[in-house]
Amino acid sequence: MQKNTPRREYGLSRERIIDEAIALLDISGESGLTFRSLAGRLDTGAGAIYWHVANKNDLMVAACDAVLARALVVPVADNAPQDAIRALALALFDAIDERPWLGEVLTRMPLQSPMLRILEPLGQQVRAMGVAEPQQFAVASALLNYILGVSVQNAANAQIGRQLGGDRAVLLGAVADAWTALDAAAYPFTRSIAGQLREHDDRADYLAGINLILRGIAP
Amino acid sequence: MQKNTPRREYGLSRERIIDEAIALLDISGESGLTFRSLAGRLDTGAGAIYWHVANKNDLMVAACDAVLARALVVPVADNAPQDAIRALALALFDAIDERPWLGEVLTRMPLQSPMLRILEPLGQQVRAMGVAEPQQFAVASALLNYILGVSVQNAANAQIGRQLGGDRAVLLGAVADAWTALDAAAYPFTRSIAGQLREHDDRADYLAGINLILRGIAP
DNA sequence: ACCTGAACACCGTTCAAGT
DNA sequence: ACCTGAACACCGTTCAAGT
Repeated sequence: MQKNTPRREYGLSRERIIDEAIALLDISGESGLTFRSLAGRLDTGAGAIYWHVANKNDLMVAACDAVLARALVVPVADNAPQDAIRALALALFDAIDERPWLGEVLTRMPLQSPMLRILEPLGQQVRAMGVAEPQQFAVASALLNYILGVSVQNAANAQIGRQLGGDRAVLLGAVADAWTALDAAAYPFTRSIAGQLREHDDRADYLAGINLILRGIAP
Repeated sequence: MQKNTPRREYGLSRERIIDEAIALLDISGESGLTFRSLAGRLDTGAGAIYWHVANKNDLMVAACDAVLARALVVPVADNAPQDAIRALALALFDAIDERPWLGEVLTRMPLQSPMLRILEPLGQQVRAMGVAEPQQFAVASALLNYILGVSVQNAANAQIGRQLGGDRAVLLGAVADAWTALDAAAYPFTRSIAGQLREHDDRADYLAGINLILRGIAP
């Protein structure tokens, strides 16, 4: 007969907290993750979480890190470095497409652990491309910055898409209509590409940008 | 003898609200702008602000828009389009360097008014470079995404820099030290460029990235 | 038409008290 | 060592009531 029957099937742990946090983020985005809602899912009090996690920022970083660790297991193989970079970039694109909160949070993060999960493999391939040592940092961070920029934009669009009811085509259509209604003298370019916006493919344009940079590195 | 002496020298107006909001953001960042602190500066009640502004998001968008309108008055002249793009990109870099909250907020913004202040002139120059019509959207947004990515990263660094006491060299040194302490097997690249991080010039690397993309557009 | 300020429904975080 | 849950010091937003 046990004396110390645990109150729950599994005791509270950092891992369980992070997993439930990710689940909550997936369900209702960043605003849906609160210590109260999280405590509810974990069947405990809000304060208990602080025993395993320093604060909300710590929790967000850990959640990003856990998700990225799983998402970025790309078979690097021994293809051309350019192909490896493309594969890596697309893996991140898809991960953020699936979890918009990831894009939103990544951008607020400094060059800490989760960011290094992207920078490191990117840099290894930049080196493999034969970029000279002194330029390796600038080139790798140019790639990282482009990737982050798209992530952000993607996450923001997904956010609005959700507010508008979810249909991506409806969202793009609405933006394109707004662009068409702009003042012709002040916004000639934006007006002229409203049509391209309506038909464009996020993922393809993203890859086109990557290729632009790759061509700039090794013309 | 006036019957309606205004209670304040200037009545509340959208412009005055936005100006004070910007002042508050400059002083203490995004977390420093609250309806209560803003009402205090405007010598009114928190609820009064809602007569002129829909909500906090509306206020943030308006603040970004006002700041960008002033910051992006770049003499486009009739130089080479590449030069105009570089000038524009640097103007934005400096604006965000001066006001880190701008970078933070811009990233959450969809393709609305403030973003178009950047996309439009960028696109005009892309067109001037002779990029074919069907690719103009992809090319212009590649530039925009890169610029946003850097902004974000810059804003995040500034944020941490402020927490650490302000000295940029100290911050970079701390990050570089952390990189050097990483596991050699898992992070060979990051370790090897820790030195470059310590000495690098944000603005120069940013420009290097722009040049990479420009070279990719027109080799 | 515009402003007031109390009230509402939340937050993250802390901490004495329990087991 | 770990958990509880009330309490603290905030938020954005609303709204009856005033002028």
